[in-house]
Amino acid sequence: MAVTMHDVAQRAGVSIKTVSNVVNGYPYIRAATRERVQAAIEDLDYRVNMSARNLRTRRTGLITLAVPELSLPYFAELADSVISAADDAGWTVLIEQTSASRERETDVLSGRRRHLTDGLIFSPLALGPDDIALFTVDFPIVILGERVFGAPADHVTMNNVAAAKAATLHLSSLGRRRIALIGAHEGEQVGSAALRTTGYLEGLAEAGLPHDPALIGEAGLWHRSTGAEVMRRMLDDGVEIDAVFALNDALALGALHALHARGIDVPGDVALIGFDDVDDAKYAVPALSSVDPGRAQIARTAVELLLERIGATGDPAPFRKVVPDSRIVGRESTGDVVPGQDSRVVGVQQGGTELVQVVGEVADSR
Amino acid sequence: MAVTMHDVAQRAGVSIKTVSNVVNGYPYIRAATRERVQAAIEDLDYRVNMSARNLRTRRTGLITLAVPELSLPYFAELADSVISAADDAGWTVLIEQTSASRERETDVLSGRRRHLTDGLIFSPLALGPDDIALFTVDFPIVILGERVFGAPADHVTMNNVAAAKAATLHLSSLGRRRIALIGAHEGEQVGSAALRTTGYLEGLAEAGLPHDPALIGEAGLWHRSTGAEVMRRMLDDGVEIDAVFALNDALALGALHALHARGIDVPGDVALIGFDDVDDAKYAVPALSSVDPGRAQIARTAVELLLERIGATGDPAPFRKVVPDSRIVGRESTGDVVPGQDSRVVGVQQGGTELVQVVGEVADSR
DNA sequence: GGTCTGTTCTACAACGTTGCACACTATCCG
DNA sequence: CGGATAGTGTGCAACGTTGTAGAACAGACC
Repeated sequence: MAVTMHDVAQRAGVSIKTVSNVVNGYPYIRAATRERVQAAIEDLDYRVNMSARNLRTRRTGLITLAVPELSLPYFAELADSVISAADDAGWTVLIEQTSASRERETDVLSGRRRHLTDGLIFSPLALGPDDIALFTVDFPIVILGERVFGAPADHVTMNNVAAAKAATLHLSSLGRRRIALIGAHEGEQVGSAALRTTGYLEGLAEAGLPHDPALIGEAGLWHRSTGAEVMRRMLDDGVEIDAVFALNDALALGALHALHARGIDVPGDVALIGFDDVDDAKYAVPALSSVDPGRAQIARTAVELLLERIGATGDPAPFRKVVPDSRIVGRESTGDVVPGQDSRVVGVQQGGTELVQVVGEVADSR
Repeated sequence: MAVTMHDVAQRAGVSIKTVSNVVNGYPYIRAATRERVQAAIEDLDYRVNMSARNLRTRRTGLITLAVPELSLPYFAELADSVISAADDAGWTVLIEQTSASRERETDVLSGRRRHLTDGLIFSPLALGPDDIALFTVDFPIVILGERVFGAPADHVTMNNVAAAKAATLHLSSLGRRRIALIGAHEGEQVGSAALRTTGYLEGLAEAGLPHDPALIGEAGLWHRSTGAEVMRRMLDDGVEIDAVFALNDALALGALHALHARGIDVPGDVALIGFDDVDDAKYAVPALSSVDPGRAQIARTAVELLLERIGATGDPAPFRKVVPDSRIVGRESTGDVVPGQDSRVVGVQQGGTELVQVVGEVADSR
């Protein structure tokens, strides 16, 4: 039914292998032959059968991106960047949504579907440091986020502590003394929440502000709805605040909504800053200040590291941990911009690359 | 290197074909045999080689979703829904971003990558009615949106005219007389912009309001930035308005931003309604009224139609055009909710299914 | 007893491609 | 002039799976 190399070969009067060589850019082919083959391909509208090629080469040209949910703007924008970066390199991305469920995250590492792709960019939200054994698999992984450290994989993460500290110090530099935090995960030792909370506490300490537990708002899920809810509860409880540091932009936008509903002026009464610098932040009313963790760079680096490892032969290179530069982006919600101005970078935290010693046995990646 | 069916067969003491039969749920296998095979699979941690299966069965279990950009919330939420619906049916989705470029959209239909997937859900933004010939391909397609009608493919679309008319009438029912429109595409005969503009004009007519060209704001790209820009320009030009109908939520949120910047109260001075009902709308300040075109149903239906056609054998069924019900969701920006209330449905437009006669030659889908 | 039906399992031959090895010619070098 | 080298093309045998056909056996039916 479909046109195969065999048909092309016949029409061009060459062997099937020569067609293969033309298609794959093998250099030792006479120009005349190449043209004849290419003409036959055109004429017959031939396309390579990817399944056959994949079987033969043991490569699919696909990578998996596993994220909790695409409807969360941060992950949608991340996916956009990852797909674009992969596309530039001629690769295709297959997206898996885990809903932050432990079972689905485990499936991503061991499930049947993984066999269709050559590598995985994985942003876990349910798995934690006790699960690093699961990451010992026979295909390359790049881990995103801050839940799993020390796994046998490359890792692209963020300058969480430093950036959160800088954000907190920035609020204090604006004269705010009662800085609330929204999005804490009590008792957790790992993850973005723990790290950013650490940065917040370090910021308070450096600013000479007391640590008041009433200012810390728990929020398991970092959605807009929970941000609004936590903010409302804090206001209902009569907690006195003049600034809010939300651990992501969704929480911040939810909190903004709740503050507005109570008639509290931002930034007049309460200054507000988020984290992630999603596109929404720019167009909130008032425009939301945020921490830009270097998302574009994260996506690009993750794809680069993964493809590098997929293409690697021989002895495995040491695993790397890469941290992009992050920036504090001041907008209206912290009163950092004058009318008409879009945004102002009020701080930069330097990133870097680090080689990681992985403990225990490590699977070679091929 | 990797474990194959051959290894499993050897260990279980059966033929390789029996292993295949077990894996594929073939019923005529003795329980004892099945268990022996399953044990061997467990022991060896065997996974089916998808590439080989794909080659043999001429199916990949993959479908492509082609959208302009994932960073646009509407498409991110659509992708989320499509991936979930496909996942429920055991299928995997591969996302292609076209950036609304003609070249990339053409590639989606004819390019090399399509050969890896069994079908396509395609939301074109650059291709138009003159391009329906391109849709004659040898794999099933479900078209989304309103740019391409009459192509040989199933189509899931929206109740654009009726919903836009209802939104306009709703604004007029609130006593607004100077209703601006943001997002028009002058001169275009097809596409969401044209249809929604038609609905707007019908709404004005039915409400007995005059059609003032000054109230129509052009906006090629439906991004927040353009929404803000168009709104600013209209205000700068001194156009008198008391309501805005933005052709999507991104434009509406941009416009909201611009209105706020000028100190114009929403909904006090200007009532505002968008289109798409993305998650952001709910958490805008003030919460944005919008038209819910039935996105979840669109995604589910698209996947259903596509899988149905992929699985179809024999004579091709007629193509269908499906329109989900749409709803006008009133929130703060039109003053439709009382404080504390989330949203209120102020109108419903009935959808339906229609069989389509395709003109010209039609490729059979296998 | 012969035939038929149902159950359980297997052998063989693809699916369409590419890695490997090699054949053949022309050119170059000493 | 012999032998190495570069350039150009081909044949064969996989890659790991499943569709097709059929073997072997048991029980049911006439």
